[in-house]
Formats: sequence, structure tokens, C-alpha cells
Amino acid sequence: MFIKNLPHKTVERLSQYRRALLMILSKEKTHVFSHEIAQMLHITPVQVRRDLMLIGYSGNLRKGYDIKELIELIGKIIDSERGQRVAVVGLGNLGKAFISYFKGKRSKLSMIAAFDINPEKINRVFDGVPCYHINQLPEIIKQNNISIGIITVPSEQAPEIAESLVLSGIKGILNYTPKPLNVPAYVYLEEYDMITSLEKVAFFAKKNDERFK
Amino acid sequence: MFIKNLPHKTVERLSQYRRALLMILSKEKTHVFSHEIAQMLHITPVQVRRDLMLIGYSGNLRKGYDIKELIELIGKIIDSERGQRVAVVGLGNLGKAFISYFKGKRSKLSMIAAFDINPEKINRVFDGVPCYHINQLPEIIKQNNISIGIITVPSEQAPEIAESLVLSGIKGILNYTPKPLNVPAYVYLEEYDMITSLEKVAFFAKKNDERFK
DNA sequence: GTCGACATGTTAATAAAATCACATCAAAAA
DNA sequence: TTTTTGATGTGATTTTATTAACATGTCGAC
Ligand SMILES: NC(=O)c1ccc[n+]([C@@H]2O[C@H](COP(=O)([O-])OP(=O)(O)OC[C@H]3O[C@@H](n4cnc5c(N)ncnc54)[C@H](O)[C@@H]3O)[C@@H](O)[C@H]2O)c1
Ligand SMILES: NC(=O)c1ccc[n+]([C@@H]2O[C@H](COP(=O)([O-])OP(=O)(O)OC[C@H]3O[C@@H](n4cnc5c(N)ncnc54)[C@H](O)[C@@H]3O)[C@@H](O)[C@H]2O)c1
Repeated sequence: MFIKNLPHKTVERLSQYRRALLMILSKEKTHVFSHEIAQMLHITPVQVRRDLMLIGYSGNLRKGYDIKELIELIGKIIDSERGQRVAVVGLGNLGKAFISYFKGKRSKLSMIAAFDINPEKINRVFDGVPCYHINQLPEIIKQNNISIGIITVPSEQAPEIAESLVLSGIKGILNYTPKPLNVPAYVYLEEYDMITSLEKVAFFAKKNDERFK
Repeated sequence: MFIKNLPHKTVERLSQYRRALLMILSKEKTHVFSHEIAQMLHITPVQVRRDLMLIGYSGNLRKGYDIKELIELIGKIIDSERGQRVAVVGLGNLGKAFISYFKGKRSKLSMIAAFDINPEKINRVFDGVPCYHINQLPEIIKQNNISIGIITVPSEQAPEIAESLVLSGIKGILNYTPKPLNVPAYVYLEEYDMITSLEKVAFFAKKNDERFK
């Protein structure tokens, strides 16, 4: 299912809605109100309703939104119909955290492979995901039609890993390294840095503190 | 130093600028142009100049911006003068990843303590950070005047940890758990979920793929 | 010296995101 | 029945963020 020009922020929230809905889904509770979703995510009910409007979903005026239906619809919109395959490069603390968190989650996304350079990790299976030597990356990526790569190697290695991923035909990269990467325009790149998040919290915590004093 | 109403996004980028600048700082290279910063972070030079304008920094028309000066100024704005102390709750994969990444980074932010419930981790030092039993949390937080908490425990435990942090007087929380938390308005809360990032990449990778075909 | 190349700094315009305000409706209560 | 309550859906508006446009300034080449 395709909806033209869904705003970036809406896409992000749809993913969050789904996560939150999966969490409260149960036999007893089949419906949910916009203000309930809103409260969970610390946003306004209007925002929720507007997002759902954009994806063309209508709730029941008296009961709210059908949780199961909504989860499915969100899937139809943000997931790729044929599924997408994912690999993690760098099976250290962060790589492991990701894989173990990912395990057992829903999905059209499947975690297919990990890569590392450390012999102790290679040819072993971590949380259901096999780890290969980094040299095998191009081969495995192509063979399995993996389209998304997550980079969690030490930052100095990040650029060469990114290049290798791109050359192997990857379509999207999620970079957890603080090293800024350069990729062609047809590859979608997202970067995240924990310290930026922390500094943001620090800044607004300090500001809040002054305000509420 | 205080600048009224710095936009959220600008605060975020200032942190990123500093990180990038620290990375390229060297004896040979003392100055940098807005387009160089922009390229590293995949934004436009105008955006960079505008942000720097907002914090009142002027560059040299011919040489660009003085890297050292700029790093310092950003610090004056986003850091708290007296410094802020940080604790990590849950010393698992993610908690460790954070601490080891944090180590050796600049800072008015100091990582003071970790907390866990696993006896094997308690009373040991990980990457310079001592780990205490979770029961000691209120005491240690208060004693050390820790104002920021990072939550990386299993998600079921997150709400009680958050409550305990709030009761101990914390000012900001960074939650890596997928469980939505509720905290009073005077506590700044930031939540991050890797899977949302991944799903975003997946969505735009798929979209890009169609566009460039 | 003056011209061209190329930065910065800033105002104005545009775009993106969030919110307001209210029409609409379904069910419970009167 | 009729009224009240409390939800959804959405155009209009406001706020926030980004980009365009350009005035200004510096230096090197000619
Ligand atoms: N951005 C963030 O939020 C954040 C947070 C923590 C860590 N980090 C960064 O993420 C990266 C990983 O952190 P970590 O704590 O997991 O580190 P780690 O040292 O635990 O893991 C790195 C892994 O990469 C492997 N590796 C090294 N070189 C490799 C190569 N050429 N090819 C494949 N694998 C290779 C290592 O064997 C190791 O298993 C670091 O760059 C760190 O700075 C980022
Ligand atoms: N949001 C994300 O991006 C993301 C990514 C990966 C993991 N996670 C989440 O982060 C959390 C931690 O992930 P992980 O891979 O580090 O898990 P982990 O199991 O490796 O670590 C959890 C740690 O918390 C400790 N712990 C358990 N109960 C505790 C309590 N009551 N008090 C103090 N400590 C306690 C455990 O002993 C363990 O050391 C999980 O909730 C996971 O779902 C989130």
C-alpha cells in the first residue's frame, strides 16, 4: 500500500504507534482512543488523529480505533510487501544489544547476518543470527538480497564498511558510529549518536530546572 | 551563557557540530568553513551559518570559523557551568555500550555510577564506572547529586526505575526501553527506540529504491 | 587599484509540522 | 424523545524549521 508524501515525522510515529499498540494488544482490550495512544507517546490526541487520517484510517466514534486493524494497516504502509533483510556489521556491545532486542519482534524485517573480524565471534550464532567474517560481506549481502545494514564497528572502520555495503547493493544504512559517512543519494542514511541524545537531555533538564525553580 | 529560546533542532545540531569539530581538530587545521561542517552532517551550509548566528558566533570571512573557539562557545551554551552527573541503570549490553562509548569523551557530563541487580556486576568497576546494587540507587543519586539517568534495564522494570529516579531527585531521563514512561513535567524525558530508526530506514530505503529505479 | 571569486551574516520567503476550533456523530442519560 | 457527553475527522491557523536571496566583506590575480 502506498500513500504519497507521508511526512517524515508521521512515518516515525506510525512505527511508534505500532510498537505501543502491540504492547497493549490483548483479548480484553480490542479498541483504543486517540488520547490513550497520545498519552503513551507524550503527544497530543489531535496529532494521533491527524496521522491516522493521513493513512486513511477511520475509528469507531464510540469505541475508538480497532487495535488489530490499525496494527495491520500500519504494517501495510510502512513495511515492504516482500520484506526486507537486515545485517549488522560489528558484533560488539551495541551490535549484540540490537540483535537481542530485535529478536522475537514482529516483522517483515528479518535479521539475516552479522559480520565481525574477531575470530571468536565468527562462525557462531548469536541469538539466532549467524556471524560471518567481514570479508564475506559482499558475497553474503548479495546472496541473501540484504537491503539494510547497521554499522556498529569501531568508528575508524565505519567509512570502509559503508563503502563495502554500498558496493554490495545495500539500500539503507543505519550508522551508530560517530563518524560521518558519505553515501550516494540512492542509499538512505540515518545516523544516531547517543551522546547527542544525552546532551540534549542535559540541556533541557538544566533549562527545566531553572524554569520550575 | 544563556540564549533565550534556542530551537530544539539547533540544540541538537550544536551537539553534533561539536562532535564533528572535535574530530577534525588538529594543529594543522584550525579553521573550518560552513560548507565543510555541512557536508559532514549532511545538511546545508546555510543551516550551519544560521545556527551559529543564533548563538552569536562570527567567523572569519576568509578563513571560516575558528574550530577551537567554536567548540568552546558551544560548550558555554549547551553545557551546564557546574557540570552534570549521569548514571546508567542496567549494565547489560546497551548500558555497557553507552559507558564504553562515553569514556574519554569531553565533558561537563560525568558518568558517576551504574546500577544493576545482577550480583556478578555489583561492586565492580566497568570502564571506570562503579556498579552498585539497585537498592542503593536513591542514596547514591542524592549523595552525588546526579541529575541525569539513563535507563537500560529490561523493559518491564523501566517504570519502577523511572519512578525511583524521579523520587531521588533526577532532572532528566534518557529511556532506551520501549516501555513508555510517565514522569512529572519538571523532569525532561527523551525516549529512543532502535527499531523505530530501523523501520524508518526500511521505509525510506524502499521509497528511494522505487524513485531511483 | 579594481575586479572576480568566494566566504559570511541576515532578512525574507517557503515549507513542514503541530495545534486550534469546530462540525459531526453515536450512545447514554434524562 | 430529547439532551448531554465525549469521541472522531478535518479545514484553518499558528508555530517551527528550512531554504532562498542577497548585501557585505576579504583577498588574490591581473
Ligand atoms: N552512536 C552511539 O549511540 C554509540 C553508542 C555506543 C557505541 N557507539 C559506537 O558504536 C561502535 C561500536 O560500539 P561497541 O560498544 O559495540 O564497540 P565494541 O568494541 O564492543 O564492538 C565493536 C565490534 O566490531 C568488531 N570489528 C572491529 N573491526 C571490524 C571490522 N573491520 N569489520 C567488522 N567488525 C569489526 C569488533 O571485533 C567488535 O566486535 C563504536 O564505534 C562506538 O563508538 C556508538
Ligand atoms: N531502545 C533501544 O534502542 C534498545 C536497543 C536494545 C535494547 N533495548 C532495550 O534496552 C534494555 C536493555 O537491553 P540490553 O540488551 O542491554 O539487555 P540486557 O539483558 O543485556 O541488560 C539488562 C541489564 O539490566 C539488569 N537488570 C535487570 N533488572 C534490573 C533491575 N530491576 N534493576 C537494575 N538492573 C536490572 C540486568 O541484570 C542486565 O544487566 C531492554 O529493555 C531492551 O529491550 C532497547
